[in-house]
Amino acid sequence: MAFRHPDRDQIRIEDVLSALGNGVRLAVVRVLDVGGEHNCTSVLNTLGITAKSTMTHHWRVLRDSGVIWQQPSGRENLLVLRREDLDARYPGLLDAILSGARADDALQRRERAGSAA
Amino acid sequence: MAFRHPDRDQIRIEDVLSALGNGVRLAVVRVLDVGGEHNCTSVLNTLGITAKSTMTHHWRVLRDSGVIWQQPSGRENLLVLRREDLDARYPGLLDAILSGARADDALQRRERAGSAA
DNA sequence: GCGACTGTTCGACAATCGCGGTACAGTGCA
DNA sequence: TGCACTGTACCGCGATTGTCGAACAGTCGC
Repeated sequence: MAFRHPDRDQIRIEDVLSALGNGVRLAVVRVLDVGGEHNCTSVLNTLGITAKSTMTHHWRVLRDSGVIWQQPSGRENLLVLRREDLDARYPGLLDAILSGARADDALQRRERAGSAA
Repeated sequence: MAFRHPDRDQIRIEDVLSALGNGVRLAVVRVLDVGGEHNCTSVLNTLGITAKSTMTHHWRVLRDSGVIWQQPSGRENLLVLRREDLDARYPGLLDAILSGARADDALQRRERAGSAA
């Protein structure tokens, strides 16, 4: 299919932030960050939910904002985090976001455990 | 008036990112980051545009997401960036975003200068 | 108290978002 | 060649967003 991706220089932090300011898409990036090969359904299954057409929408947002590469390969679409480009344009941003997301998770788990006790 | 602000522990990175994933609000944060006292109209004037009611909406988003404090003082509303809280919860995030925004600006200026030449 | 000033609230509006269903297109395999 | 599989395209839906104008509320200074 060959998708249009923004060049590294065309990435705008505003777009990156609004792309990642969504739980589903942030979760996608966290999945992609751990590495390994991912196609759309594998991520979809990892996240547990959502229809294919919904994810197609999220892929587009992540792609257009320059957060991921989406490369057709056979009948699949390989998904890759554009870490190099993002790190080059915004040093430390991705790491801060990802570890922030992990911190939120940990805090929320502690809260749930606390309120359950 | 006394606004409801989230505690430091109630801040969610998802909310912060979507709050900052908007040009106007990102610009507000950049203005607040340089320091000094700011009330609503001073920021409004610095940004040049937009109606008061529009900004009231943006204040709410920034406030609810935990990015700014908004404290009534006399007939004004003092606006302060919650840098300490954000740095504590998400080390490096704010700096990465702010320098990223500056980098975008610089790059865009270079592009405009290049296309004009 | 009156007027100027600051900022909120409310209502409206178009645009976009997030989500899903259905249909379709491309690929691989038997 | 036919079928299973992967993912997109298109359409529709309700909810949210960004914007604004008008009206209101609190505060300061005269």
